[in-house]
Amino acid sequence: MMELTRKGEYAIRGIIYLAQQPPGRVSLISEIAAAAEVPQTFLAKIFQSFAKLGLVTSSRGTGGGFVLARPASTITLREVVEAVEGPILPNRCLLGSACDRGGPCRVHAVWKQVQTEVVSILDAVTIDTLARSPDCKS
Amino acid sequence: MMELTRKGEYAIRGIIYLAQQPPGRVSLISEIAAAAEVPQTFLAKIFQSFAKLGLVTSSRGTGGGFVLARPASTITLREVVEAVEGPILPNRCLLGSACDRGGPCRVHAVWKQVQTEVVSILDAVTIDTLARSPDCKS
DNA sequence: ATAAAAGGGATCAAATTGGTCCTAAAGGTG
DNA sequence: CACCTTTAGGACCAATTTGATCCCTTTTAT
Repeated sequence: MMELTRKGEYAIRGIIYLAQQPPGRVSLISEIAAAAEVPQTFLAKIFQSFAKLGLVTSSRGTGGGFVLARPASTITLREVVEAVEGPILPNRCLLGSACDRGGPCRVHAVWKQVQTEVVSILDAVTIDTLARSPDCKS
Repeated sequence: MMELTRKGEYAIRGIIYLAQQPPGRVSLISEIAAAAEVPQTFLAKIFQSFAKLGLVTSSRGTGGGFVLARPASTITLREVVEAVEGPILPNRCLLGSACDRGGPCRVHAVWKQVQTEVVSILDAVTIDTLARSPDCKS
C-alpha cells in the first residue's frame, strides 16, 4: 500500500542527476535518461511536468536542455513527488470538506494526520541533500 | 498519491459495522454489505481475508456469519488496511536490504521514515475507537 | 434431505501505469 | 534562409491493477 510508482522513482533519479551537475550546466534529456537509467521518452514527459511547475527551466534547440530553476537546496522531495504523482492524499475524503457517508468520515481525522505527517517528512528533505548523500552500499 | 483503494475503504466500513454490533452477535455478509453500502460479493472477498488473518471468525450454514475474532479495542486500523491492501510500503526498495542502483538508495531512509510514521499512526487507532466515534456532520 | 450460509476459483470491464511514436514548435548556426 | 538540434505536446498502446460478478463447493443447522 501507498507505493511510489516508477514515474515518481524516475522523477527523483532524474532531478537528483540535475542537481549534481555544476551550477548553470545545461543537461540534455538524453543525457539525464542515460545517467538515471530511465526510458528517455518517459523521462521527457516527467521533465515537462517539472518545467510547467517551475522546478526546472527548459530551453530548446542547439545548446538547449534542462537546468534547475531554483537552488537544489530549495526544492523539496515533496515538490518533486507531487509534481508527477499528484498531491499526497491518503484518502479521497480529504478533498471535500465533508464525507458523503457516515462511515469513512470517522477515519477522516486519521487520514488527515497521515497526510500531514508524510507531507512534513517529504518537505524536510531537499534535492540538494539527496544529491550530496553518498551512495548506499549496505 | 498514496491513496486508499475502494477495497480498503470497504474493509474499514465493514469491520466498523461489525464492531458496532452487540458482542457475540453474528452478522451476515448481506447485512454488513447493506449497512456499509458496499457491493456484497466484493465485501465477501474482503471478509475472507479478514477470516484468514484471524480478525474475524466466520461460520457457515444457517445461523452462520461473521463476528469479530478479538475485542474491537485490540484490532488496529493498520491491521485492517494491511489485511486487504498489503503492507504499508512507500517504496519497493524497503523490501530488499539493498537498492540495486545508487540512485533511489539515497531516498531509502526517507521512505523508511514515512513507513514508520504511517504505521505508527494507523496502529494507534483501534476499530473500537472508530466504531464509537460520532458521525461527521461538518 | 434441504436450505442457508461462507469459501474459493474463474472471469471480466474499466481504470491506471508505463511506456512509445509522431509531428510541431523553438532556438542556434552556416 | 535552410537546416539541424532540442523540447512540447498529442495520440496511441500494452500490461497491470482495480473493482467487481458469477458459479460451484463446502459446511452446518434444522
